[in-house]
Amino acid sequence: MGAIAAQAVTRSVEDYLKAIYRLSTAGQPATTSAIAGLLELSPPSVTGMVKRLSEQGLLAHEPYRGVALTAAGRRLALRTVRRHRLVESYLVAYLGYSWDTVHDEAERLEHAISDELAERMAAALGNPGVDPHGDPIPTADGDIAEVTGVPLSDVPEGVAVEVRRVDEHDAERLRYLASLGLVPGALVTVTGREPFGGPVMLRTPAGTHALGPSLAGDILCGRPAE
Amino acid sequence: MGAIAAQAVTRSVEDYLKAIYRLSTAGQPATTSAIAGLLELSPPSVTGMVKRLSEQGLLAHEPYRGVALTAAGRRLALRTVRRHRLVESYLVAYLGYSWDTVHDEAERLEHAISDELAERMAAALGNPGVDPHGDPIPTADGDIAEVTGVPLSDVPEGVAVEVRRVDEHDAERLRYLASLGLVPGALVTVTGREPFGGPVMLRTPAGTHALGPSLAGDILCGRPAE
DNA sequence: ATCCGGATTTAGGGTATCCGAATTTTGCTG
DNA sequence: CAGCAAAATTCGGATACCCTAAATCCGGAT
Ligand SMILES: [Mn+2]
Ligand SMILES: [Mn+2]
Ligand SMILES: [Mn+2]
Ligand SMILES: [Mn+2]
Repeated sequence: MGAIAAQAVTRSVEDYLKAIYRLSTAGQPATTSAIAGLLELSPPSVTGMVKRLSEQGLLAHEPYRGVALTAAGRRLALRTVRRHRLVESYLVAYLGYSWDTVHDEAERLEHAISDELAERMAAALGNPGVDPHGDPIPTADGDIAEVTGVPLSDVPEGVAVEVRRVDEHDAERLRYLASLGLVPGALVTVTGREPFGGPVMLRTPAGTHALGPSLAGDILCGRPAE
Repeated sequence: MGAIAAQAVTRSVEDYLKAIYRLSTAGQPATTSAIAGLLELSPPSVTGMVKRLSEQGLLAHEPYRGVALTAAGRRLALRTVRRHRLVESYLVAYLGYSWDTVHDEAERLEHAISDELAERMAAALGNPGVDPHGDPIPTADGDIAEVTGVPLSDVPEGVAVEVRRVDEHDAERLRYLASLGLVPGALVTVTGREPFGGPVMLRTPAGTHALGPSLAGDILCGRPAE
């Protein structure tokens, strides 16, 4: 109550809310500089927008400390996340996109599609639970599944695990990972590790490979389904 | 040459160019107030934008007279028109939209899709020549077919003609026309006319109907294909 | 307790887009 | 050709975002 006008939620606003959601979900504090880093904006721009969004009741801002989404902010963030992941899924399923090229397209379309279109795409896809990168798709009601698992960098040797989610947006890295067979659903076994920041040795359906530790940290694995 | 920065063509700019293209194509002068009317903006806003677009070389502006697209402006306008009509066609063909509901969605998506996505949609559709309303879809090179034909309001009595294009965006009117069977490709015969602004009497596959003269003017007809 | 460096915010500006009110121009019209 | 009304433009102002430079704050280290 109180809040009269839902007014225009602009593209900028949606991207800010999504970035803050992402940071919070990753367990990181949503600081001014973290948000600025994600959105590639200057810190003063973020301070200004944060102030506006707080006044609109979408954020709780503790000056000099950081921000958190309010319930209303979280709802809007999840709406945008849902659209983003549905668009990615649709483009891969029906329009010949691959997982390394969908992100930029979705980054724009997430702000342009109507609820109607989002739900039609979801229906065409059979209401998928995850997107091409293994990220869970929030429901239209704003529920979202937890992502659980262990980073490939921490998976014990000799255990066959399944790739659950690849937390990476860079197209080149995604193509590289796909070339190693490291895509959601694939089975992987860590066969060894080199010390001092060395690579993870692993076996996938695509063969045996050595993977740098930072990329390995972006790959979340879990027990193979059934 | 000369023009260095193509810079960001914003949504507003694309909509202005499209409106001016529409007026010019319809043979109407692209005056300040006509543009303002189409875009639902105030005349001073249009004057300001027209000035900016002229400086960018997209329009030729004769103060107090009107504007015309330059070659560059026309190219951008046709690009947006292509996207609009491809989006409409795609949504109808693949996502269960009907011709009365696609316009608003396309009005936003036309600004958000990449060239890549536009061409993938075109390919999925088999590179269609017209959209669901019978409007010709410009090619990626910026060629566009002429629309020829006679308004249903001027079709002589007793001649079977084919509906070519329905120049109408209002959802209710489009649903009404569809209910009378007046959609692109349908065969129609004018069976009579009432004078003094009275209706056109006509026969379609959906039966016999009386149609108001203003709607009849929005329906372009031609000789049935072979 | 004080200092310092990094993070954050404030100050001051800039662009794009829109508006209403006031003014100017134009194309009649008598 | 003076007078007028409609159309177009100019003027002044607002909002949303974004930036750089200059304070200011904060938490840890002396
Ligand atoms: Mn985005
Ligand atoms: Mn994704
Ligand atoms: Mn538009
Ligand atoms: Mn159309």
